[in-house]
Amino acid sequence: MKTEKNKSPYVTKQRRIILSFLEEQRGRHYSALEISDRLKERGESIGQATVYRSLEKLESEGLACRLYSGEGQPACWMLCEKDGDAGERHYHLVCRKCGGLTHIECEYLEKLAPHILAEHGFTLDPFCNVLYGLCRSCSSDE
Amino acid sequence: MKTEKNKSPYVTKQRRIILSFLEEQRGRHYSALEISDRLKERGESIGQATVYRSLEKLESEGLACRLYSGEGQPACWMLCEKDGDAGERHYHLVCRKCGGLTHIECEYLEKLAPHILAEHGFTLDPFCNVLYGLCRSCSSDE
DNA sequence: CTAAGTGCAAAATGTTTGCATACTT
DNA sequence: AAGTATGCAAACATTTTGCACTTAG
Repeated sequence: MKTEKNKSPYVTKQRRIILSFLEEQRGRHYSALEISDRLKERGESIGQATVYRSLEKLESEGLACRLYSGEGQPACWMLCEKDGDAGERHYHLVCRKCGGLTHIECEYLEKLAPHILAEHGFTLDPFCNVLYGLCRSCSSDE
Repeated sequence: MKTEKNKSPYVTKQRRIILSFLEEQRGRHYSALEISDRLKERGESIGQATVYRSLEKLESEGLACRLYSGEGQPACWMLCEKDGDAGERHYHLVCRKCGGLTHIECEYLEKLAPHILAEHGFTLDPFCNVLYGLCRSCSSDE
């Protein structure tokens, strides 16, 4: 259940570039377009389609994960931080108003995934969970 | 903080149609296109743009809420179930694989929103919160 | 009468796909 | 040599916008 379906991917230049970008930006999340722009800036342009395809591949290998930031906004990607279910998870709070994405870790939330699995039979994504609402500053100017 | 910005909306035929569709389907969620199709079937066609605009309006009035079902999939809409922050919330589990949307209520989750507000200064959407992962059946055939 | 809502068609956005070419193994 | 990955441009799906027209207050 660990490496069975990962038939060692081709190591292409584009894969290396994307992977090293994400590694360098560990802990941050970027949309496919942002990634492609950043790479272009540094003269390592990669075709749009390839960026999407590579990210998807990295996700299916369990190396990267995708954050659904809400309709309209593009999905964001980042490297997975820990492997398997063991490590701590982190959650993301997405502000419906400003679109801001905050990354939090706390012990209450640590128990969320085990609870959902035990009580509701649903396996939460190990790395990227998103909750929607309003961030502090947006909720004060409502 | 309750009715201040709701300047009693125009009651148009289209608004009435959409609202009564959602009322009739209380507890279920539909994408804008589904709503528009359903209405067309029963001879109450409404322009696409109007459906989107009305739903958005209902959301801003706090009558309907939008569920971000994940990239690719369209947003879904449903009538809010309770008013204000007082009532119980419910959460949605969205399966990354089959796209299924399960609706759960439980006491552990009841405490989630107060926790997030108190500890992280973030106000979760009162009605629609979505967690991503794999549902029971999809996680067993992984 | 005025402000707001409607419908259509056109644009915008993010993502995917087809296909010929190039690269990895 | 066989199997993948790439890049481009075209296709897609969902949502938004511009604008002339209608309707509610």
